[in-house]
Amino acid sequence: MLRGMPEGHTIHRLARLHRAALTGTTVAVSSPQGRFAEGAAVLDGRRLDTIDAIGKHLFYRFSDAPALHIHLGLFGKFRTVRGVDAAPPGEQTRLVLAGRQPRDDTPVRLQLSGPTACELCDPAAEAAIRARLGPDPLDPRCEASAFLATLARRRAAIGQVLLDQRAIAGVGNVYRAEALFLEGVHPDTPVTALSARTCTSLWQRLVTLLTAGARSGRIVTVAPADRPGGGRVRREDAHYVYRRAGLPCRRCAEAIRAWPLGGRPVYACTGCQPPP
DNA sequence: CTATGATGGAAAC
DNA sequence: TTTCCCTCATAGC
Repeated sequence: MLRGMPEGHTIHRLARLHRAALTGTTVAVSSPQGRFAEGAAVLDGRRLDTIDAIGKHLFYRFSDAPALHIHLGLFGKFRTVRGVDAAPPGEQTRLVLAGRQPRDDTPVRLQLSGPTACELCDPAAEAAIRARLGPDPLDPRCEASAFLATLARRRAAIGQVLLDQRAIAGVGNVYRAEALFLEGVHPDTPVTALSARTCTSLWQRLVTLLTAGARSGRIVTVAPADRPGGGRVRREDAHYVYRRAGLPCRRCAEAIRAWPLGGRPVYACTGCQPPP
C-alpha cells in the first residue's frame, strides 16, 4: 500500500508502478462506491495503453475510450492489491482497475479512494488542465529556464509561488518548506528579490528532491550528516522544518517558526533563512 | 468512542 | 480570502 504524501513525487511513482502492473493488458474497471459507475462502464474491458503523470495529475489512456483523469487531492489514496485471495475492495472504493500483471500473470487490483477527481476527460478538458500547469520538475523535458520565465511574471513571495501549480507543477507543502530551507531562502522573500542563480538552484533542488521522493515513495530531505545514523530514517528525522514548529533547527538550533502563507502553514528557520 | 487536522485545490464570496 | 469537499491516522476523553 502507498501512503506517501500526494505531492508530485507520489503521482509519478504511481504512474510508474501502475504502468508495470497493467499497461498493455485488458482491464476490468468498476466503482464499488458507485460514484464513478458510468465512467467505469465506459472503460471496462478496454486495454490500458499508457499512463501519464503531469504535476499532481494522472491520465490513464485506454484504447478507443476517453482518458481517465485522476487527482488525489488531500485525501486520495491508491492501494495495490495482488493475488486471488485478496480481500474485496471496501464499499468506499471509488475506482478499481483489475487485471493481470503482464510480467508474471499475477492478478492485480489498483484501488482508489477519496480522490478530488476521478473522471473521464476529453482532449479539450485535458488541454484545459495542462494549460493550468507550469513546468514539472519530474518531467525531463522541463528545464529551469521555464521556471524562471514563470517567476519573471510575478511579484508574490516565493513561498506562495511554489504552491501555485501554474508556476511550477507538483510541489506541495512539504517540498516547499524543505526546498526553501535547503536553499537558505526565506519563504516571504519576493520573487523579484531573487537572483537568476538562486532561482535556478531552487529549481535544481526541487528536481533532486522530487526525483528521490518518486524513487523511494517518501519525502526524506535531511542529509545523513544532519540526522542520527543507522538504518531506516525515522519519520521524525525526515525533514528540516516541515511540521517542526518550535523545535530546534538541525543546523543552527534556532527555533523553527510557522505561519500561514498561500493558505497553508509554512515553516522556516530564520537563522538559516534570513528574512527579506 | 468522537474530534481533529493533513499532503490539495476549486468554487464561492 | 474563506468555504467546502474528499478519507483516514492519530489524539484525546
